[in-house]
Amino acid sequence: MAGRRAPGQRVGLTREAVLRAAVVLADREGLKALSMRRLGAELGVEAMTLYHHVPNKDALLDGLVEQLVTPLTPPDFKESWQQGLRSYAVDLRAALLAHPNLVPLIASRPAVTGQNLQVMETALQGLGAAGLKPARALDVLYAVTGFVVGQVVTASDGDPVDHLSGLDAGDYPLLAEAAAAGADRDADRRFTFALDALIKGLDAGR
Amino acid sequence: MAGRRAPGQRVGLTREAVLRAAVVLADREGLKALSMRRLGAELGVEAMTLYHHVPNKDALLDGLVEQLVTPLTPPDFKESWQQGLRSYAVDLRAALLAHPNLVPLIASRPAVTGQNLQVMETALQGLGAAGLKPARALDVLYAVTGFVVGQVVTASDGDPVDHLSGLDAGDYPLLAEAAAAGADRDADRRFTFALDALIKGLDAGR
DNA sequence: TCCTCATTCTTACGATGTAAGATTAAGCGT
DNA sequence: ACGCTTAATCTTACATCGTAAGAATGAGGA
Repeated sequence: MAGRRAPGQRVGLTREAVLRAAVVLADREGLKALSMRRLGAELGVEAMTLYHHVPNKDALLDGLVEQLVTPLTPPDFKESWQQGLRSYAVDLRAALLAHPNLVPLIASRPAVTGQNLQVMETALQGLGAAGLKPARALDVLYAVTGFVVGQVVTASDGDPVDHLSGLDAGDYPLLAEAAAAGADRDADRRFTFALDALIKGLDAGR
Repeated sequence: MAGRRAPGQRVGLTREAVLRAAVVLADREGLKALSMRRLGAELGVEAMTLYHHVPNKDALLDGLVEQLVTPLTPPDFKESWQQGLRSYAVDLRAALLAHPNLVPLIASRPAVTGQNLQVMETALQGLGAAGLKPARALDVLYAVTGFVVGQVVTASDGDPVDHLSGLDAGDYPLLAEAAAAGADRDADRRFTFALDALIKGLDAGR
């Protein structure tokens, strides 16, 4: 990763490059492995060099959640606002699941990037066109966003059913039975089930 | 916090006492302030002493999420399963919001305590009595749990509307308008709105 | 009384985030 | 071609972190 260079030779670092390398490192070895020195080494550079592209480690982590949501693209509300919301939710979930090790970060840092605001703006536009008042449209959008984050966060520390599969059927009979009966339901199916319910409910509540 | 004692005098520490002190410290000064030395000092004890009651810091953090959900009490499904689910969700949210600084922890650690399993078992019982098949009941329960976690996580890094209030109405007109129009909606109202929608949707999809 | 053993403290090590400042080379105006 | 400025990089240093290893202390049972 670190081709040796003559001392004083520059490496052409960028905030973007640093963030990308951080994502790769965190994807590969987890958040605990993401130290400034380690990241520097990955880029063939001393730790302190990174501070020219990122003010401190917290800002680096902020940048990671930025990277996490950057691939998001404004949802399409042409068909119906339900379909629009649904694809927004599915896309968001896919973006988060693409980097499971980064997911815990969104629990402590807001993701307000230009990218993200643009996505929200488009969604509001779609919801507005469908007749929802602005404040209500924002409520709906927050509901879905929080929902997706929650599903991903609670499901990505290993499928929760895994934690249940080993427990005593004597102590928790229904839990054990439900876990056994639902073993075929994978995370995707479970998510879709809940998402469809939420959207249906939002629909009914007009 | 640390009354001086003669050397060799014991302090009567317990895993419980350590965890409680950790919760207090994290509540007061945040997770970054929660170091083993700092926590020891808070208890009038050296850092290494804590390792007799907790195997390592990760286990301490696991214990914190345990403390977070410990006050939860099995929900009452007598009236209807919708009411039962609703009170489960409201209680869970309240438990999480009671210690906002600890909330990020649940994003990286599962909360499978006896307490929690008992709550889930009771909930499954209530849902089962209402006619839901076990696997479906578990889906419903996960849907609500994940939903609550998501709402709390995305809302507790400051009300998201706060992040929006400062942005340029020229760049994101709908976002700005919605934020302004919905300024009165507080977090509670927003949560209840989304929760009711979800439950209604789960009902319809039964 | 003596022994055992859980509790507590001491010391030590490697790793971390980052402040301060030295060093280098790239890009510019002349 | 030359020197100046300035951004990129490295060096050194420090306080703090988690925790391994083991010594010291006192309580309780034999």
